[in-house]
Amino acid sequence: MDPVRKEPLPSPLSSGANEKFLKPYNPKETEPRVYETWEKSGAFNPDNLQDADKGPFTVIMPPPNANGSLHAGHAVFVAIEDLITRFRRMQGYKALWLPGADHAGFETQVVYEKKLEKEGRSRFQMEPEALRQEIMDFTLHNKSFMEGQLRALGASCDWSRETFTLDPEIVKTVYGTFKKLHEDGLVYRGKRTVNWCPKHQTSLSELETDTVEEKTPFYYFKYGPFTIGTVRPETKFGDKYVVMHPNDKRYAEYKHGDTLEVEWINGPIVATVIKDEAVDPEFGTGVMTITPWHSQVDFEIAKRHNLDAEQIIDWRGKLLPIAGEFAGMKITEARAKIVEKLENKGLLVKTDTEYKNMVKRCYKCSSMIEPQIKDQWFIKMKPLAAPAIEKIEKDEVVFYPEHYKKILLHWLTNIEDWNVSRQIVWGIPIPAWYKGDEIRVSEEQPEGDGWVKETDTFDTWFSSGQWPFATLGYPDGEDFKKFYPTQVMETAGEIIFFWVARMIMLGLYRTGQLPFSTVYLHGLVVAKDGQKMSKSKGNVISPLELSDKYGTDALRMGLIIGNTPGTTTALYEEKIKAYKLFANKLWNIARFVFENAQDTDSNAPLTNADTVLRAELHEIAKDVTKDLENYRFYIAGEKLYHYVWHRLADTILEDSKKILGTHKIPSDAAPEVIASRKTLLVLLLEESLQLLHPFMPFITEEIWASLPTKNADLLMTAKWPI
RNA sequence: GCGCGGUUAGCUCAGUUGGUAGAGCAUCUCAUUGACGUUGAGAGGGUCGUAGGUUCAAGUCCUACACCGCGCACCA
Repeated sequence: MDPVRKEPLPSPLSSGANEKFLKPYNPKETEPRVYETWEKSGAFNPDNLQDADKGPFTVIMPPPNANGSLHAGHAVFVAIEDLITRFRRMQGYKALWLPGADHAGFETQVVYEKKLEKEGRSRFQMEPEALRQEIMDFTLHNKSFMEGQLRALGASCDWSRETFTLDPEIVKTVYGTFKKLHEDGLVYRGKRTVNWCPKHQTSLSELETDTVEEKTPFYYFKYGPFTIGTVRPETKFGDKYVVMHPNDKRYAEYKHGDTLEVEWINGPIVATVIKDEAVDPEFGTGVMTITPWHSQVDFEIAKRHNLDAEQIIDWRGKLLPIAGEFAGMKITEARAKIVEKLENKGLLVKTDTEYKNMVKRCYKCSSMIEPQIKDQWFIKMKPLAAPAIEKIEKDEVVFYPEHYKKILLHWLTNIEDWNVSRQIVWGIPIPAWYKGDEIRVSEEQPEGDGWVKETDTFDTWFSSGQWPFATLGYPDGEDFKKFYPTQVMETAGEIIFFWVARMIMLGLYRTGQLPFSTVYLHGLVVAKDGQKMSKSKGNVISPLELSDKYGTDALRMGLIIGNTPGTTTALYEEKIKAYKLFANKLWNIARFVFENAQDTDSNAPLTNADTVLRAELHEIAKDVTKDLENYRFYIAGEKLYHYVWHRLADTILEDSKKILGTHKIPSDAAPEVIASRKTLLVLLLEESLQLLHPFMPFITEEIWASLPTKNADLLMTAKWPI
């Protein structure tokens, strides 16, 4: 009834160091204090782990984007990677968990543009250097904020090695890789069809576009003697090539290269017949006109036959003067008017309103992607993918869950060249210079006058893809020699192509070695109803709020248990609340043990019965160790939860009351039985704390500090029981 | 179209190599102020998506289908 206990119960603990156990566990008070103790101990840095005799164990943290608060996905990776790190550290490895922060080029620029928009400003009215500086300030501010949040989540990473993706050493490594790629002929600059976002004014990689099925009217127009089909009448102004399959008998009378005058949108034009196998005779009428500037397929056809390409739509998505009376109109607005005009001219044959096609949209703003021809820097991917495919096929890098191997191999096998140019200021500048037709790849301005510097920056994943070796100081750094290749890459399944694939390829290319031997991919964190968390749906759960409310240990336990690799996992308050009760349980187990066994003689021999109980936990410890080594965290956590609550507390502690006696029931056990039981209780608590530490680091460390006998000052660096 | 994952208790999910279904939360009953800002003992609740097959034995392996989610690729 009364939530506040007025007077503490009389207890042997009411004086002395363990008075804290009279009150419920208070994560808010405990966590910052414990974290500070850890950090001051220096044990986050593997160089200080003197007793570690098992060699290095390296985990490189996926650097969070320094453009906002940590979200649920970050909390998952902290829970898992910190668990791995703490487990390996206790096992005696020189455990290194290397933290970082990502400038997150396009992502951050988008976030910042939204901020500018709210302030009534626009990046297009700003000097690039000023904009860059503003975003830098913004990012660095967020970076330190984010570091505080990682600490709050208990991350035992080595802050002395923290790296930012724009650190000079990283940029140097990135330039080194680009230069090598260039020298090896794997980089080219060329006019290609790019995915242009008219809102963000930059090109995007294939991975940065979403392809969605949409119902778009499919129009049939008279084009001279032909009927052509199109979903994009607004691109058709310059269409002067009419293309059909060479074997299509219906059009056998028209020869490749024939010209004919046709009446078109803004008057008559001269059309040229092109025969190309890219045309599917079964589709539509089997005849189409092409717009090479605004379609990849059309561009390929144009290239094969050496045809002209003309820009129809400008970089902002408006029609150019070639559109005549429609010039300056947005394409969405122009489309209906053009169809109307063609209809009035009697050129509209029919409209299929049920037609569905795949439309590419910007993954950030959902704007319609406008294919445009642009000079961009590309990396040839086939030669980089081949060695990666070989290593993956040989299982030299293994995946949890396994099926990602197949998914990744499929993607690598069908890989396309990678456009690494971005028309944004926030990123690592591409080190290139131009003078007329001359191109130089170099950080410094080449000798002589008239060189113009490239203004594009790299796709952020080009630098992130080099993260494992760049952060370790490739090629000469001590850390690189000691900690590379790393052991585990743990990250979100979502970014397997964006990041994991590129780390494997670039790591192999630059260092000749796989950057890691194990990839563990966690799934998306969703709301309880399975919906993706999003601001617009209002169902976003902040991990830091949950941590604040229920304690970080409860949050972490809730993120580990029931979370199998690769599958989406639901995060909701009740779940975390349940693990807060578990923390409470553990706290009270400690209180019971301290009240009753504080005066334990650690040399007291165990009775047979107690030896069996000790062996039982040891068996569980073996089992849990095996689970952790095999990345079955979810099941290891559950086993420990079950043991501690339902075995240790419900059975062993309850039985101990009869042996030790309570204020109600006097003990009738022999003194050696009592002594044995006291020793046992401390031993079981001690081992439980060790096993639980990687899952619930704060509360276990806090209880450990009060253990009457223990094998190390800090639980964090105590020996793993197996 | 091709591929991947999922479908198990009211909800969220486990279920390692095939051996008579599990956890947490929720519900119900009883007990308890105790180590417990509560907890304990217990109960109810599932024909493991559907239909076949392999096997002495299938939630688990095979085939097909359905539904949900995702990825990849498309042609105007």
